[in-house]
Amino acid sequence: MKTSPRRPLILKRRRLPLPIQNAPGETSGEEPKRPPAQQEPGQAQASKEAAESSSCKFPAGIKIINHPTMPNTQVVAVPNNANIQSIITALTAKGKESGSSGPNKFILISCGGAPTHPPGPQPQAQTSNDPKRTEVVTETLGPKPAARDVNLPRPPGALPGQRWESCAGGEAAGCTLDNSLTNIQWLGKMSSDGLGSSSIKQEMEEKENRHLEQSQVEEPPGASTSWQDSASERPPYSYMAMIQFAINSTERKRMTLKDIYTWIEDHFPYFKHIAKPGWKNSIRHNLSLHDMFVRETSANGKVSFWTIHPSANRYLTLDQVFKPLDPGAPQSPEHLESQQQKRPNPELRRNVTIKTELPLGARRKMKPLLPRVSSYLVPIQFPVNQSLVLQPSVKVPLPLAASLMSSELARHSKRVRIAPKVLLAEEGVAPLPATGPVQEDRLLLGEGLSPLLPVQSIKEEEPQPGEETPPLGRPIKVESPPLEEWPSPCLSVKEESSHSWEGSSHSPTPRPKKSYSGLKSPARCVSEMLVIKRREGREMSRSRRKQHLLPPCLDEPELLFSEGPGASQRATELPLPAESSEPASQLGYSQEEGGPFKTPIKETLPISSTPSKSVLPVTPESWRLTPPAKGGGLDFSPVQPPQAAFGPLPDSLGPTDFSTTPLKSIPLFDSPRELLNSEPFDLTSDPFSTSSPSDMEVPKPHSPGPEVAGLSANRSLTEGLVLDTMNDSLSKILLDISFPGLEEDPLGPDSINWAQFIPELW
DNA sequence: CTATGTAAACAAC
DNA sequence: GTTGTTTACATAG
Repeated sequence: MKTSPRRPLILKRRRLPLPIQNAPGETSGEEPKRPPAQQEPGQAQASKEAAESSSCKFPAGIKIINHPTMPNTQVVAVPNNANIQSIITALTAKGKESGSSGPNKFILISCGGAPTHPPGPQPQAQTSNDPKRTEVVTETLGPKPAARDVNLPRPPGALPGQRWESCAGGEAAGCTLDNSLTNIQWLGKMSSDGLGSSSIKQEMEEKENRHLEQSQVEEPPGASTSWQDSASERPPYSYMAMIQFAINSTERKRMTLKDIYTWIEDHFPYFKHIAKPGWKNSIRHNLSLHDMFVRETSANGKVSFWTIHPSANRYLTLDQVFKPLDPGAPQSPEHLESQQQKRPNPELRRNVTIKTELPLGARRKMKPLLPRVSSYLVPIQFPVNQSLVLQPSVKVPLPLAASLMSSELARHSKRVRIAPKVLLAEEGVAPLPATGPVQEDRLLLGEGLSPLLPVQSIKEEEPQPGEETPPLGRPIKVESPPLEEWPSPCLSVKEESSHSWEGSSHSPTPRPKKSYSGLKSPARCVSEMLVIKRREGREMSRSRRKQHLLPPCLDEPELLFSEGPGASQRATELPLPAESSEPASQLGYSQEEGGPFKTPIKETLPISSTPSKSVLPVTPESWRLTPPAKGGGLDFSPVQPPQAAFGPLPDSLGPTDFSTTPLKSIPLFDSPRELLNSEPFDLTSDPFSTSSPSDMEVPKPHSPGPEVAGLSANRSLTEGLVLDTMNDSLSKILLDISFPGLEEDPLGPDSINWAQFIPELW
């Protein structure tokens, strides 16, 4: 396939059996393999040692055996009640034992109970079969789509041996694991999203915090360096993403154009040395084009700062997307994602020597942004089992997370649902309630902005803009057209034009801008005013005008989860009125960096010729408007019943969607969680503790009961985790997912009936 | 079609 | 010259 740099490969991680009903056979046939029976352990090629180890048992009742079909992969049967640490310990030991050459991937599967231990209460009866099936999810971050398929099986193209095995080499499937998705952290996030795993989240938070800190510093050491090392290849990030990284690297979350240039040059040598001078033009173009970038002018008007619209800011930082160099180190969660980059210029590349092929290791230090979060979320939907997972409870640690998942999710939604892509249309909602053109916009500017953001602001204290409080304070002018809703609480508007972006009619002429002045509040005072300008009016006629923020949901399906208590977390502070702000809507974006905003609203505009944007009332802010979600979202019933789960989805999504984004369907996280839950986490530092297991389990209120039950039943992990032990850490874990609930194919194409292979285990 | 990237025309400083 | 806006066009998906 093509590698599309842009697309988040990740999504592809695995082919889901689900939606698709593919032939029961295999998904793609990639591997004809699996008739369970057949495969014999023979393959063990990889693991010779493994062989010996093959059935090793570890104290906790953990058994490790060679994967029947996958090289370098061992299957770890974990008793339901196994302690995570013990699992880790065992795996670590194993990994070390084997050495680098040894198996580096493990698939964890839960077993009813280790022999040693009494079988789990719930044998999980999921479907009729074994509960146990596991599948592995592979992810593909890399440039290559590689693993498209799936699971572990080697990438189609790939030779069995190579890529596949070593991470180093392959990114393809397995290796990529290292990268982001596989991390535990990542999982955690996910969980947080829907699931609400607490423990993990916490870690994440911690990390995030780190990031934040670093970011403030400005350069994440690792990141920059690593990147540089890699050479001056063109970064896999879009200008929009880089701008965000730059801006978010500052405490205030604002940066002058020049500083943006500088930051980019400093962090991506490509632009300093190789890129054509036109890149700066592109930066400017992006700043002007995307609504998420808001220009603020200091009171005195002398300095213009570019900021990221709070509701759109996911607080992405470069380090978040970097792959950690050292294994051990925890990586930052990067899940964010979006898309990224694009095509390298052919031309440009010339210089780059490296580019061609570096050892993999060397190369990819930078991770492309992941696909949107939402997509990740999607998977969660699953039915039942998962449901459990869902507890949002957790706090969202990261800003990121927050951002991503966001906000919205957290907010209200209680159930998970995937929203179909919505079109802007919704916006119909009016932008502002107030509408008054005037008021609507009030914002707080400057740092103040952020406050509104539901999630973010809340969560962390950190860097958020809000915090910065300091200077800004006061009056700010903003000119902004479109965004109606900014978060800000109180603002006074100054507007000149008065009408809101929309409203105004926009004269044909140029755009009216509004300026708002916000008072900042409290603290400081007035010192600065900023003016924010936005282009409001313009719509885009044909061309692209500024891209407005879209409602979150739009693109991708999102999940909304129910929140349970968890939700509260963020909420803690904020109850977020759901509606009022409609927070939900806002946050959702996950698109790439910009997530939400990318596209403008073009559509409707009838108009056009001129810039006047406003033509349609609706349009402008689509993003901000809340999405239907709300309403729609509301609709969600709790989680769908397991089986049902998919059912609904499709509708909303439409088959297509699935196809496009494969991942979605996957239920990833459940299992891990469960694993975790089963025992006290060792892992977790305590913080996690917060999330009590209980939370996790607790179904969300809304959710219908059934699911829950189901979940619990399954709890046994049905899922497997794949660990890459290359590092000692568990950093990479993939879950596998089986969907017990699904009737469809009992055994997914991918799925393997472990019992067959490894009878001993069970 | 959309998202991006690039180039360029223009305007305001 | 710098900074911002907008158009236009090209390309990949």
